[in-house]
Amino acid sequence: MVERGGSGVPGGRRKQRVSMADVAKLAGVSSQTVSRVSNGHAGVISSTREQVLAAMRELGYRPNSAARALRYGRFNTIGVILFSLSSTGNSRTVEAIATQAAAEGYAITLIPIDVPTQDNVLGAFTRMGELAVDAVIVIMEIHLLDTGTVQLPPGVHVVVVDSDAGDRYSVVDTDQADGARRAVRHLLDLGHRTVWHVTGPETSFAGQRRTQAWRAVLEEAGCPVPPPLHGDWSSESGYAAGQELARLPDCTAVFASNDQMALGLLRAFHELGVRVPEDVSVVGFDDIPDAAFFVPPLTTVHQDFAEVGRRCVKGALDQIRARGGARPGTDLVPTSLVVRRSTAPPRG
Amino acid sequence: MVERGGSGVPGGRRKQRVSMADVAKLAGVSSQTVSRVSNGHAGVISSTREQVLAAMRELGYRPNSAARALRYGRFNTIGVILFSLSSTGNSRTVEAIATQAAAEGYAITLIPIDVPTQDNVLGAFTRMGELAVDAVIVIMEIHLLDTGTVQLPPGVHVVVVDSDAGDRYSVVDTDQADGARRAVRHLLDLGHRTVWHVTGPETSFAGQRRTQAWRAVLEEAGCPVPPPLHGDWSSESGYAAGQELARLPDCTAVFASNDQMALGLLRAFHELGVRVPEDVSVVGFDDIPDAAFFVPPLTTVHQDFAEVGRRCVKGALDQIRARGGARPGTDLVPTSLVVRRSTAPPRG
DNA sequence: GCTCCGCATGTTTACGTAAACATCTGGTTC
DNA sequence: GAACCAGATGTTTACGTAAACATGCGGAGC
Repeated sequence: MVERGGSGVPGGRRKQRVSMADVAKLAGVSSQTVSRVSNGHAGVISSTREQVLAAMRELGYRPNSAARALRYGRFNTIGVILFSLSSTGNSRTVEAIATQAAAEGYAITLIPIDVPTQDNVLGAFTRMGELAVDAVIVIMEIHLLDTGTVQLPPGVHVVVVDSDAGDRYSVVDTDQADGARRAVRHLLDLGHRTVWHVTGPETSFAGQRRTQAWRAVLEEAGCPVPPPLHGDWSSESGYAAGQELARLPDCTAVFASNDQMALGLLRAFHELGVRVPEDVSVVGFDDIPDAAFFVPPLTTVHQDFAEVGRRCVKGALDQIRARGGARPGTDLVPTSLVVRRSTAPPRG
Repeated sequence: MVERGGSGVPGGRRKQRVSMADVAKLAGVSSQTVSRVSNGHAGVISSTREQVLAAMRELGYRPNSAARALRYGRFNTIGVILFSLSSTGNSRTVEAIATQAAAEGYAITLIPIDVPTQDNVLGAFTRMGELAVDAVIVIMEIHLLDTGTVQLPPGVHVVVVDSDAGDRYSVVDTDQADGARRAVRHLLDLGHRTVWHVTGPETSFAGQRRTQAWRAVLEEAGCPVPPPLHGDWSSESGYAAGQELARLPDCTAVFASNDQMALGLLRAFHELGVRVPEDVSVVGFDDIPDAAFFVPPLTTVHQDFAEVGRRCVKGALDQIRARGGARPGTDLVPTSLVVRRSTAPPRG
């Protein structure tokens, strides 16, 4: 373990990290040759290449990505700004984004915003501008972008998920209205006279869209539009809504704006002796993996989060490659209805 | 829109990005002064500062983080390697990591591995070495690190979650054994003669630990140890296990290795007319948000994912700051038992 | 045998930032 | 009033990489 002077190889603390120059010295070549080997360029004779590779191994050389990024002007990284990973939708979208990005040779940097105050959002956007990121995907449950009060820094490539800002940014989203229409129509087709509704939080763009579509379908069909019950995505709020709905004898069908609230509904109905689907039919939204194992298995609207993630990355890469500014426009991913056992024709 | 020669400000495509030199030129100062302003250093007279700030605004200057990282030798970024975000535990841990890291001025880079083959894992680790990352947190459900077949590159600061590699790496984890003990003891304390068990996948370190602890508690208490039923974390596998268990008249208590499998159990029992908790008590593990809204609300072991995330970041930052190698050791986060309505004393 | 060509390798330079050092100004002290 | 000092600003340099250009060597063609 004794180390004697000279240019001694690591072990000691001569240097924090091995650079090309170190490898070059050990291999007895120039650092440019090391660069060529490192990048797999042609034009290096095999004996030299072997020597360099051996030196790399011995020193444990790994390229410095900061220097590379500085050189190339690109980081091969996409930033993802979001409020929360705890919702199923967000985490699955992020996962799909990460997977797709990895396939394209890009990494993902997460920029979480714990409390969505305007200051925090602005702060995150500012920091983001300084981050090692070639483009940004914004997953915004809350429509701050839409109002124009929050602006993304110019010159940053941006794709927005779940927002109304299609006129100014490139937007990718599940086709919320389409999904809600499928849910409501399914219930009407079964013969229900109308469909009650548990909303998502008012701040949610997706929730608003679903509620709008619910109302539109009922109006189109000439059905009465019952007052919506307000939820906040949580099972708990669904449970509360269920306790109210259980008291209404003419409520035979409910469309919950997500599966978790539907779960709350199911529990409230179960506790109060309201049978699903015999007395009341329930439809959710999202198709979370557990939905098939609720009691009873939940009929719900399937969202293709993976596809949303893929299109986000594609949009971001298109912008990076085209080097153009953001090309506004909205890219909607279709949904499908998964019919399970929580829906049936009304009695009588 | 006509642009005439000279150093014309953006709009055209003279330059991809604004640098300090551009700002310096416009403000009529040296780039070093711009640097001082940018970093909030003292020793810049306020009139000069104003001039520089104005120039920054006009040009939309944003510091180049690659250059900064190259200069400082740090990226202010922590990498997170994981297999999947879809499990509640992982996504909540990641969220906690991201939040804590943000509070410390660090960003998070996700490195997903879709299929956990050894090649892919090795590839990810190799790529990681080249990534713009100061430390890495590995969230490994599968114990590849433990076997020694997969090695992390030396010289990288690493914190491992959910693994047995405490002798070689710095490990942070929920105290799985402690949680499982609480669950089983709770059931025994209620008067059950023994406790059946639905395991997680064999590849999961956490699952193994829970199963070991389950067996140990039964043996300590002198209870018979029924054969465990094998699950894979999914509601579906829990459902299958439930169908078997429902046929066993002497099964009065079940400990499922996670909440989703417990959900499957509940559904199977419900369908087959086995009442919970009157006929059979069920305990889960994780305390996912929905657990309180299962039918009946699930007694389960609460994991403090947020604390795990915090300790991971702390461990990573300690290593970065100390510049020492990985300091092996295991940091266990305690659990707590949340008693709800799925458990009760046995009948008779 | 000399020139020319092509290939392997070396040298120079720029990417954007910021520490370290250098300079310049105006005011203060004896 | 000369020397000095402090504070504001400018200049040089290095971080690690890789493109662009330069060199040098051996073989083919005449």
